[in-house]
Amino acid sequence: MSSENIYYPHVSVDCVVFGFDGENLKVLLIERSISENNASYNDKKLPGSLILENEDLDDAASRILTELTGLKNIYLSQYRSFGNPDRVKNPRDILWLEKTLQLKIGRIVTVAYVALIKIDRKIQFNSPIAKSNWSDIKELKKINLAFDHKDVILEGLQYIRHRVSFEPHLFFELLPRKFTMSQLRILHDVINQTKSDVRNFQKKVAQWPWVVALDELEKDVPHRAARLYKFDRKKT
Amino acid sequence: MSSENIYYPHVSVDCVVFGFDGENLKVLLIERSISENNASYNDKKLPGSLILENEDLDDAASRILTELTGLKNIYLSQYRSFGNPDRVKNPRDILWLEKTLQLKIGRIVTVAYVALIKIDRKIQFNSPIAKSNWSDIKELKKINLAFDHKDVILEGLQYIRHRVSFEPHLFFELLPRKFTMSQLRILHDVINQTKSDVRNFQKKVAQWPWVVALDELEKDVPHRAARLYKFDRKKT
DNA sequence: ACAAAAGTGTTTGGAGTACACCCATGA
DNA sequence: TCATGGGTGTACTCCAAACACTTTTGT
Repeated sequence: MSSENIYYPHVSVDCVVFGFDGENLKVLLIERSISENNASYNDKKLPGSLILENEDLDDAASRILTELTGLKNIYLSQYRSFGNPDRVKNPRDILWLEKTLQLKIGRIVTVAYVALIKIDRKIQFNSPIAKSNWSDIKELKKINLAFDHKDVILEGLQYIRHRVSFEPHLFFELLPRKFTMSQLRILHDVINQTKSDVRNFQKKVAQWPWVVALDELEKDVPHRAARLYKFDRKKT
Repeated sequence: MSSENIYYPHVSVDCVVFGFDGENLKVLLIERSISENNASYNDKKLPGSLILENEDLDDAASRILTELTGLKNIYLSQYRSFGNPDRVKNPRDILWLEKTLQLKIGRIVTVAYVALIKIDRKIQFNSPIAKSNWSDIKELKKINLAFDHKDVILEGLQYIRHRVSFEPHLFFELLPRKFTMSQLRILHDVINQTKSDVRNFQKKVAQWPWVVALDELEKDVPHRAARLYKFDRKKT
């Protein structure tokens, strides 16, 4: 196992981690600082890493998320690789890579994953690895992103939108363990960029056997409390 | 441009090329011979290649297909990367790689593409690069395939099945320029593993604006000649 | 009492499915 | 004239979409 922790410096994995705060879709991004000519820049990047010499791609994606957030068992799906030879051409990115990795870097092909996280899980935002935080996807155009990470995020967003349309149980990867029908509906509408009719939505969900009503209501809301539901994975 | 033709020996592209002969789905495979201990083995592999130092992934896929078949403008879609560290572990595969490439090879991550070809295009089956031919996908289990190429093909098949379900105009990448309704129906059924009702199928297709009836009939058939149709890409 | 969100049914149109017979052509 | 596939219509079911009022609860 001597090669276990040596990087394979040609292929990386990047993770587009989505979360849902009850109103909007969020992406987990890492703060990056670069000092250059006595000045210092701040921007953001996706959680990612070179793969290890002896590591499968899916394993690299899990490792990255565990190291960063402290969490395990995160939903992950590979959706695309990015290998434009110019994606690692910005001098600022090259400088940052070589400082961080202590390696001379040429080209890097990256394999992109989408991850879905229940936003109420206790994420360690200041991991030994990096400082991370949630950004609203509606703010994306205002954020400075490293490499081609803006494209990577936009494609990841398209991918997950497409994915939920035929695997609607993926919504539950983004919701708390117990949720109300309107949380589910708002999430559905945020992802599909629609505005569903409340009654029609209830009817649709009633046909999903994996959504189970609980004998329990919301608490501490300044209006009529909504019934809570849970997700039953066995019925998918 | 001095690095134009140098391989980047860490990442490859493989193409799963599908064709339709009127009855079955076919995959284009390359004949491979390996001599080992004075014996010689024959098996098959996917068209593929290491990417060049300065080449984008999509460009590598196009290059591979053009070099092999002599054709340009082939429908291509990236669907997945395979990076299991053990995918290049079979000694026969390693031997073949090192002989063919004259390079010491370690790990290779491959990016897989699906390609769709009109089977009546004039393919050069004996290119300078390799000898290729069509194999029926129903025969797959009987074929010896290099590396993890059997998995790559099976996933490509799943991918394209999924893809046509929401982009049915992809069928036309597999049909001749003029085709009959039953050719289209049989292709549809072969891909979806269904058996459509003729009348219902006609009704469905009638709703696709991109299928245009021609004032022309089939020729040289031993029964009533069917009407021909064409595909109008502008109406997709 | 009022503000805020929860909860609940009916109607209509379009799409998919099941199903059977006559037609045109070449051998 | 026969064998082979081509071409066509109707009835039923199911799903999606449009649409408005009453209920519960906290302030």
